[in-house]
Amino acid sequence: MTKVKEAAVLPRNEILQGDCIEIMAGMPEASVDLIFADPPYNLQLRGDLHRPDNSRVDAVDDEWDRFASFETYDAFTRAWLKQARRILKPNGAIWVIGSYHNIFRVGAALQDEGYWILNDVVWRKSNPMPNFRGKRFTNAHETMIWASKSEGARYTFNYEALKSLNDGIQMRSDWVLPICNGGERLKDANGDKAHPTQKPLGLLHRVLVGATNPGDVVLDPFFGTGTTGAVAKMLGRDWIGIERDAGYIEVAERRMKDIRAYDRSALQVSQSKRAAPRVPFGQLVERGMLRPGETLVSVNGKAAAKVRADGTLVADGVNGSIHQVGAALEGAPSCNGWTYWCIRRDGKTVPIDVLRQQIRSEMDTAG
Amino acid sequence: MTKVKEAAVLPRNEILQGDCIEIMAGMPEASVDLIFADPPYNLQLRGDLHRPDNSRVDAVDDEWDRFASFETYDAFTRAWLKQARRILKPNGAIWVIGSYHNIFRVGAALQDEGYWILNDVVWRKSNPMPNFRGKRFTNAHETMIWASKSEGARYTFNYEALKSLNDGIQMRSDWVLPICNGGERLKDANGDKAHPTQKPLGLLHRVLVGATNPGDVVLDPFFGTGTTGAVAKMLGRDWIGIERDAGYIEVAERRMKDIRAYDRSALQVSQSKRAAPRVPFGQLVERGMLRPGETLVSVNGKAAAKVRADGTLVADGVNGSIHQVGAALEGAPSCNGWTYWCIRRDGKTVPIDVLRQQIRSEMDTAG
DNA sequence: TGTTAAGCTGAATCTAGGT
DNA sequence: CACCTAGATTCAGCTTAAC
Repeated sequence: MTKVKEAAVLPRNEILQGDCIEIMAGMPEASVDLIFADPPYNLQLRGDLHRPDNSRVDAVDDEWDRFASFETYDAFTRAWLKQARRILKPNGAIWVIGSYHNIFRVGAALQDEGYWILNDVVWRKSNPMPNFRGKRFTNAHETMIWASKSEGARYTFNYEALKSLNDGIQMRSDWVLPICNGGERLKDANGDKAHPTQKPLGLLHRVLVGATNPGDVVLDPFFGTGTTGAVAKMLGRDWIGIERDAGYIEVAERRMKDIRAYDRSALQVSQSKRAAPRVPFGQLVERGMLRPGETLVSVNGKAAAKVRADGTLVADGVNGSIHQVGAALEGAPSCNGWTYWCIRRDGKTVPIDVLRQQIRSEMDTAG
Repeated sequence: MTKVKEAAVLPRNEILQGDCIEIMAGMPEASVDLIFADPPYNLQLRGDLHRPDNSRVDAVDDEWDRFASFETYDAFTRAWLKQARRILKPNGAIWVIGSYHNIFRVGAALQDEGYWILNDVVWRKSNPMPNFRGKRFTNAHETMIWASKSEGARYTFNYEALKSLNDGIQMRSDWVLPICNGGERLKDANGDKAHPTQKPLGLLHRVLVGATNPGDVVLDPFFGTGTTGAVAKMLGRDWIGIERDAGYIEVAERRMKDIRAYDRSALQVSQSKRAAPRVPFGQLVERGMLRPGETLVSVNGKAAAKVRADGTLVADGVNGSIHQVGAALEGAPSCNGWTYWCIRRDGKTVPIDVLRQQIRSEMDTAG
């Protein structure tokens, strides 16, 4: 057991090397405004995974992500959450990010340790890695838990700032952001990624704008290559990083030196304007706008097809998407099924595109 | 403790009134294909909530949603999950839906009871209720956990059907669907909503199309007003509902009577190649579709191999199956020889897979 | 220099069936 | 159970090469 300094002065704007449980134990209690934590996920990966083109997936197989059992992982989780809670100010809060491998254990531990969950926030990745074997759903999101130190605490929530970030509409619990790649992704001397799980700046930007004020102290107990520190510094917050790995610290130190507060251009992240959202034909079936077994008629009245439960059509032995079946029946190279296929409604024949428009207008009002 | 009948016959297509833990305890083990559960969320709401216009929000404040503590809720959760797991077939699976109030406890319990989590799936609501006080994020999603009975189980996943539902792109772990309202929302005699947390049909449609096959047995231990049963019946699955509340059962019974199954042909979903009958490469030689001594060319044009009478290939001193030789020549860990090796036909280079297709279509027409 | 095509990669608990 | 082999399987975005 390492001897721990008692009630030392809180360090600021530096990276501390070592185990986060021990280092937090040496910090004064009730001194930190926000903790953002990206702990090991305990992925429990087995063998290799290859893409259909036979290239190998560069998996997270680092030593720091390996735990002997759920019990071991739980003990670790509860230990660092306990110290984190001790050093939080009474009105402080915590964010923890994870995947289904670990997030349920983290969430239960948060509740058991006395934190009060305010929201779970879903990071919906716009460009996740697909499921190569077709055995599960694309793992397209990660989950963040936002919790105050205790029930009734007066946590920071910059409602208006977040609303502005979201084009004037109240920010929701699901955030669409791309994964960290391109120029933002830190590389080592060999040109390989410096850290296997670097988080995007945009994610931290939204967290810190929403949950802290300038001058607040932000602590990241699993600092890695320092995304939390980078955004905190840009936004004029004080930051503290704790990290075990000397290699990551070296990259992070270099990174932090180059960060300037309020560097506008660095804050520009993925403000892509929304194109008309894609609506799969299958949604019309799922939502009951079309029944499986129902018949669609072609716009020229010459062809008919039957809807199946999986959102495909069947006609004259042809089965496939609305576009494929339309093209096949017309002997055409392609066909826009949305305008080709029609239903009877109010005595009129209307293209199924009107149903798609209905869904799109619902999505618009939802933000 | 209620006396429980042992290894009774599994009831089908009916609603059983009572406590789901006791009733499941009376069911034969390994008899159910899929469980969909929407357990109490343990919302812990304090006091009334009012909208900005001072109208009162009709919150979930029913007795069944109240638990004294996390310990009580955990005990309840583990008890019903244990029974649920017992009655699941070895290759069965479970879906549980919840919010941040309870889903972390449910997820940890699932893992502790021996279930194997396959995905967490986020239901992203297109029209959620806003956060009226502006103190948190709009609670715009709920989380579902999909888990098999145990690690390594061969669970059902209709990959191609779900891909069809999503316009030909692999289905992701985030699903955008509207909440249940309008004509779909069941009303009681007073015109009020019959159940506070009725789930949309579209959600269950996607779950059941993806995770069951026609004829499977689907159990919902918290049946409520029967959305799971309704979709199961429409999709030609058998269903079992368990519900404590007589009022909900009455609504559900009435609802189930009016449900009609879609016709058979509409229930056919796109099959994956995995389900197609296996055709040994040797059959192509036996049937004279390929001659011993004939040369095959690789799809990239870089390699060639000669067919032998026993259905193996030879190239550059390598001899073996179409897959083994392909993998060896490419230096790859594996190779699908059916799509890798090609023949010349009508002046074009086509993969030998088309020959396999010919055999398979003959098998189809032969019955 | 501009445009197009090909290549690479990302927190992944990623097979099925026979002997 | 272990072991072996057939053979099924990917989306978006950025980078680099080719034209």
